[in-house]
Amino acid sequence: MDPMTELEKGPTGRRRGRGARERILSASQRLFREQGINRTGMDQLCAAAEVSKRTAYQHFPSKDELVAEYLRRFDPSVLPGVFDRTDLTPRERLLAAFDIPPTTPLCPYIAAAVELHDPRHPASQYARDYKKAVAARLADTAREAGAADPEQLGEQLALLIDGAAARTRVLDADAFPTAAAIAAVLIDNAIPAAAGDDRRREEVSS
Amino acid sequence: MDPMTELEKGPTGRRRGRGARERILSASQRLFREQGINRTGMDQLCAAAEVSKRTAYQHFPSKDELVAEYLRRFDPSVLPGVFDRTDLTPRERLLAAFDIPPTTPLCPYIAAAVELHDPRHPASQYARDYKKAVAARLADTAREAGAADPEQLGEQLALLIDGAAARTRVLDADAFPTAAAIAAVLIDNAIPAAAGDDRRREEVSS
DNA sequence: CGGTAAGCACACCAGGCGGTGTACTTAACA
DNA sequence: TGTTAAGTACACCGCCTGGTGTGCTTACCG
Repeated sequence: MDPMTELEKGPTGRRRGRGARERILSASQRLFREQGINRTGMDQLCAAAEVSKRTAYQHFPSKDELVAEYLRRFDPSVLPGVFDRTDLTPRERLLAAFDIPPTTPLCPYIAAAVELHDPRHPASQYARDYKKAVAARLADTAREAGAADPEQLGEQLALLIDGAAARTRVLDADAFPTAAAIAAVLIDNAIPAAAGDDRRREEVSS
Repeated sequence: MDPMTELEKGPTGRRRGRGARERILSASQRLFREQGINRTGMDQLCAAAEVSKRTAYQHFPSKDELVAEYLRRFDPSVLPGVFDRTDLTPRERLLAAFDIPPTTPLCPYIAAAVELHDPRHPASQYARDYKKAVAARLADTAREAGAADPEQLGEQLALLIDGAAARTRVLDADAFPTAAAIAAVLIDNAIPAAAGDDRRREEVSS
């Protein structure tokens, strides 16, 4: 469900205390998603993390930096459990990216980019990096699936995911099925030989 | 450029004063787009509108209601200058929806939905209405173009627009060309008997 | 054991926020 | 002209925000 809930110990690795940093970031993840970044005050966040405010500001120099770190932690696990599914063909893996449980509120990067509203915000850079990483992973998989122009297909599929996320948020109704339908069309159009059911099944042991 | 800058006089139509309401809404449009809703205070807004704060609160009971009105004003002119272009074929009109000048920051409805973060906010309803209206207009045009399933195509194209808007915002780079390329594929796939004067696709996407 | 760093409780700050009260001036129109 | 509503100027409010200062307790580990 939640990608990365508790990894990465402390800044240095010593860990003497009781792990306040983890609780802070964990609470950030929950509250920022539920309420948004701007609507979550540091007081509330510290209370939820069961951490004194002073401790929070000893771990993070400012809220902006905390937000940046909150976004940065997603990076290593780009769409976890989708690209690593070896039981699926590349084509199925591309489509699996659209099988998103309706509980997911909104891509936190889109939310952050809109809420922070400043492209130079430290967190905005991480948002761009993540978006590019997703597109790159999709492109890799597209290449694996034999797409004619994998980069283009990856970018297109990434756009579909973002569109579905945004539209789901505004309309308060799941838009991912629509996006998946478009994706299927694009994938079939981009893969020259095979269409419909993927017939080329190359066992790429990785 | 700006859809609807000055229409709709006053609440009742008497208009005795010097038109503070228009200035307030005009300033809202500019500031909310430039800075976002939450980051624009009423003090700043009133200063920009050259209106006393007291007057603002005599026209709008609260900031929330002002935001709602700010969004509501877009409604009558759904994507102006696109659907009314009689010089274009229906298919060209569908594609023209993706010819958006790069200055446009972000669909204000997506921004509002994210910033307000409450589906029950008075403005959120207008956002949903607008999104549905756009999809409906696209569906109409799709039907005109002879699409097999106009509603589906309309919804798909609307999703593409939202995806391009969101992605443009996050990546700080124009994503509409990519969306237009997808749109062309979808349109050609949806119109059964080879869409009239359509030629081979040659769009360049990043 | 004792040193050291992590964490805590709490009071406090300046500043911005949305919103109001009050007393005043101006413009429109009959 | 006088009435009336629209607009103004400005001080003010309580509240919440991000962020600190200070002094204390606790846990780890050599």
